[in-house]
Amino acid sequence: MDNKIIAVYGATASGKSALSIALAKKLNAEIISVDSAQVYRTMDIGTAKPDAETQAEVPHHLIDLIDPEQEYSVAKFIQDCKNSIKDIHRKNKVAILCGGTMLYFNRLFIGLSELPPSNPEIRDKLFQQWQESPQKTHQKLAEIDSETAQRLHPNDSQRVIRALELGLYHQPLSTLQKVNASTPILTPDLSIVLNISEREKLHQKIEQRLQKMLEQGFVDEVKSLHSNPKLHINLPSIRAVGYRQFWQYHDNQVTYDEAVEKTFFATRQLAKRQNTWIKSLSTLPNTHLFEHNDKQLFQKTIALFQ
RNA sequence: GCCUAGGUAGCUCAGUUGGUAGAGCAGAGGACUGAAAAUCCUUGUGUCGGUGGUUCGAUUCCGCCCCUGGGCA
Repeated sequence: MDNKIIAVYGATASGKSALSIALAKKLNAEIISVDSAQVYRTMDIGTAKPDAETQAEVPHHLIDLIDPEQEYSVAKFIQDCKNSIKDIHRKNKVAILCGGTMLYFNRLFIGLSELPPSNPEIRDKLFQQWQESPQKTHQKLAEIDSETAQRLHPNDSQRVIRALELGLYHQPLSTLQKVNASTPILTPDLSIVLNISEREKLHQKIEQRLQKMLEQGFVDEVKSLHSNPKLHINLPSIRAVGYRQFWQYHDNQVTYDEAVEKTFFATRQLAKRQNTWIKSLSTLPNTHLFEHNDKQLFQKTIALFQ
């Protein structure tokens, strides 16, 4: 039973956590959260973090790593994830990767080129330039890295800026990617993909989930973040689904009803983007796609694993 | 009952000095290498409330009717 890895992923509200916890109990496993928002302390309700009781029953990794004013990245995730897996395997336990941040899964399965980290100051400076003229900024990138410029749209601020940062201060992204070709970080023994193929059902589940978060006091959770002077709307943490919309509510920019509606929209759009990833990821080996409401999901998963 | 403002895409609205219409949002599809719950790309035919009239031609002008705000009685 040593050195085994199971991955469980799917769109938001598809029931990945429930399955993972059941599996962990059965297999004496520990869970690694593959989630870019659960890394933030004090952001509990809106990120659907497992509660204390659940965490006491099944150990969870990569939750509550940093404060909301700090920043995280795929590269940090890959490093943290490798450490957690080592840690779990040292205990002779199974590692279950569970979450909805598909870029993290993607880079775990496909690999991440060795690249210089991003510098926030440079990023801010380049962002200002981009705001003045996206076209000019993109043109500048084309001069030093035409290959990357070609595949990036001038409006895609984040990618244009990152590529420009690498091109200006290191080497062109396209060259770096060739020199440091990415190789898979890990290959799970089993990957379970949870799907809600009926769109209406997905939207219904998302609405129920949002309703539950509101009942649990999500608005107050955001309120207390809002009162923290270190935090602002441009931070990755505060831009997360729900937090951004209710931050605007506490700024009196939108009404409560508008915030609820916008959060609902944003969650649906997130699920749609996750589904786009899932389509390509689920072609990988040892990967099995299931409907979220498959009655024998648990038994089937156990059977596949053994 | 009278006055008044409206009834145009799923929603909020713009517009056509008469030649059958377009934005934002939503929806759908896609991209994705240190911000990813992020960032970005593609995608808009709808009895222009109904009905008669004027006109070569009406969603646009005129009459009547229906519906929804607001005001006066």
